[in-house]
Amino acid sequence: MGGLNKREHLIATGQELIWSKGYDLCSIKDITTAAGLPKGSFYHYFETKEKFALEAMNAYIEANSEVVVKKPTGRKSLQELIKARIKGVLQVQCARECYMSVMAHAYSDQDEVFRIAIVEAIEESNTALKNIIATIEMDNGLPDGLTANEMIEFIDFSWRGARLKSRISQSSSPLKTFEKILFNYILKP
Amino acid sequence: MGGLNKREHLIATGQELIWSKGYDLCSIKDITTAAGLPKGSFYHYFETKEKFALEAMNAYIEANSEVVVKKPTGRKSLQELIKARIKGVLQVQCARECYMSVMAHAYSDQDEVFRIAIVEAIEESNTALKNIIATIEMDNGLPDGLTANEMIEFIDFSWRGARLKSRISQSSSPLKTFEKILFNYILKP
DNA sequence: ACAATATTTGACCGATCGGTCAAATACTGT
DNA sequence: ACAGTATTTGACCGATCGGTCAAATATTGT
Repeated sequence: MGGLNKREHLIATGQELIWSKGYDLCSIKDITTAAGLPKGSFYHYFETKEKFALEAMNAYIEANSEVVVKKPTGRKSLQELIKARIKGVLQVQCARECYMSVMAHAYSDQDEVFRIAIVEAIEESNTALKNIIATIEMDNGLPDGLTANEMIEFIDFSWRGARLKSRISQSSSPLKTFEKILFNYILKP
Repeated sequence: MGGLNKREHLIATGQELIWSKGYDLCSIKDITTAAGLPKGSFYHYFETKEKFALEAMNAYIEANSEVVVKKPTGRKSLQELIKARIKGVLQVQCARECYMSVMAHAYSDQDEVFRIAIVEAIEESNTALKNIIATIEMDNGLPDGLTANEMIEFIDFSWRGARLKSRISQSSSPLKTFEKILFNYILKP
């Protein structure tokens, strides 16, 4: 196993571990042990835990970016996106939140590098959503007086909140309610 | 200063500290130092950090329960409630999330006592909101086909998500968008 | 006054944290 | 074969964590 492979392996392992346990509760030892490597190796490939976590976050976004292959109506596309998201959460028994929410809670104060990296990652992770909303806007499918940016912002934070509530209550109910309200009461039919 | 005062003082100090720094990044030493007491005192009044945190959370809810004094239309009441919430967040420069969101992120796995305590605290913290939604429902102010429970659930997780986004992006924009969409596009006018 | 009880305190405990580093090992060019 | 470089490794570092505890002090009942 070459050096690059070990690096990537650490990223993949750490990504998963930080996502499931949280940044603070996930130690370097946790990551290297899970990766089957000695602790010392970690610091050969990465300078600090923080830099590692930010790199892992960006790698996560790249690997999990939502793609919309087909081109039905924008509205239909959004419905598929949300359905796919809910399905993904159900597959892990609602036991996780958005990756960026996890990272956001690791940020406590001061560290602007960390904070801005998360904000930019959130933007990046909304790429597919942005494209879909743009087509809905062109179809005049947005509610009157509501901008595309507001719609995107709303779906973003509302979905994150739904996942948080879903995790702590161990229930998919918030996700379903989110879907129902978005498509039946906010977006034009 | 008698024993009860010290206990209450530790609760008040720890409450504030856990809220601002997060459960994991807030140590017993942090709390006792901020309270002007030696570390040993903490364990005279509380068994464990976890039990302390749950007690502090419940004390927080009691102290910060929203009251709706006047009795205008239910809708007006809700608008006042949300406006007051937003005002509160602006007063701390969007630097904090909901107390229960902070606690929810301290829960990582397994510990059902911790988890259930948080879920119950969320329910408890929604008391004022529940009462208001009930009056709106009586006024036929809820959207057709949407139950009061769904409305409450939605406002709960959506507001939490808005605060999370507001904190990490250091902007009140999500709060405003939440307010706009709730009152202009979901609730009947 | 004296004993019994409750409270106060900081040194101390083992565990764990992020991070360092020198020595060992593997790889490369010549 | 040999030198030089890159990689690998786990013992080790100081700091900090939640929690313990015995001794000191304050309070109370009689």
